[in-house]
Amino acid sequence: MSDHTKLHRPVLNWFRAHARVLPWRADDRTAWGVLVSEIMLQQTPVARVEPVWRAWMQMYPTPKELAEASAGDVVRNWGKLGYPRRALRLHETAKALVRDHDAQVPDDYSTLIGLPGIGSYTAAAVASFAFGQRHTVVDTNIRRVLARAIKGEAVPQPTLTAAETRLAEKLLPATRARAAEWNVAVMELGALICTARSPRCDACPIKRSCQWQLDGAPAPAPDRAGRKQAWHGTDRQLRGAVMDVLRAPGGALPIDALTDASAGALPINILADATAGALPINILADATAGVPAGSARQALPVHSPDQADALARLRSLAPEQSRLARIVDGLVADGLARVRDGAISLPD
DNA sequence: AAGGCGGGGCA
DNA sequence: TGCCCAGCCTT
Repeated sequence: MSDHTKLHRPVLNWFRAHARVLPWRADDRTAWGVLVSEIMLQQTPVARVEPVWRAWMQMYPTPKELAEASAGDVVRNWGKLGYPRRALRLHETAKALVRDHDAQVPDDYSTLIGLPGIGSYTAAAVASFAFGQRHTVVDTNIRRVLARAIKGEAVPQPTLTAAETRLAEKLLPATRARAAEWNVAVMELGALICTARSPRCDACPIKRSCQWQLDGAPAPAPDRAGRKQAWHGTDRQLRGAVMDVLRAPGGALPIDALTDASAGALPINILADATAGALPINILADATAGVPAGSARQALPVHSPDQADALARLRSLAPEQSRLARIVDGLVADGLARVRDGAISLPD
């Protein structure tokens, strides 16, 4: 077995010379700031996270401020970072911290991983980056670096395997401080040098010992498991478009927007379909509670021209009312939207 | 183990 | 256009 500890010094020296300056790595960083950054960075590039993170640190400098915010404001302030359920889970985590942890970010992995939206990666990352502990951190960058440098594979396995975690554990330096710096250093190497496409191997501090290089940098096997879900025309695209409408100032979606206006359809049509089992019924039950059938339209809010444009865009994405209704029902089930007074809006 | 979940930038 | 990005959660 080769001595992998030889990788430590060149990678750490490279990191000290070339690391990006990022606010959540500053000496005056807080554990809360690190936690917020880790949630935002899940499947999201640094460049898009940084401005939103700065705004959040102004609005929510500690868990207390976020815990006291409304879910609707939290989702709105998440902006277009994507995966807005992350915002709701972070909100829930902030409330849990205030309620159960003296409004502090816990420093132990087992407590962290019990919080909403915090999985094995994020728990280890917070323990390592915020508290300097020795934990095995395995993210997409580290997986790729180890796949190439140690295993000689151009691309890591599609899903994280137990063997990969064991390998990362074996490579972790023995001391706390060194382990924590190693984690962020390997991640940075993967982000700046050992990138997924067009890696900059000539600038790599471990090129000489990289197994992938020694093997002649073979291309990945053409197999490339399971084809990815397309974007255009998908439910995800429509969900995002609905959320974009709801995030707008005063954004709301009248229930009858889910019907085809040109056909003069009324909400009652949705109800009829819903009772026939053709549609999700959650939003419909809420929407009609306290709104007698036949009088629903008077309670509907007036839409602005912007809203009209947004609604037209939604209809162009989903001409079928049943599909839009199903999407909205999913948003409500996830807590990202509420139905009140005959309209769909962000939660309270 | 697999699939759903956003959005934008880049080759 | 397809791939990628400091993953998590549910089934």
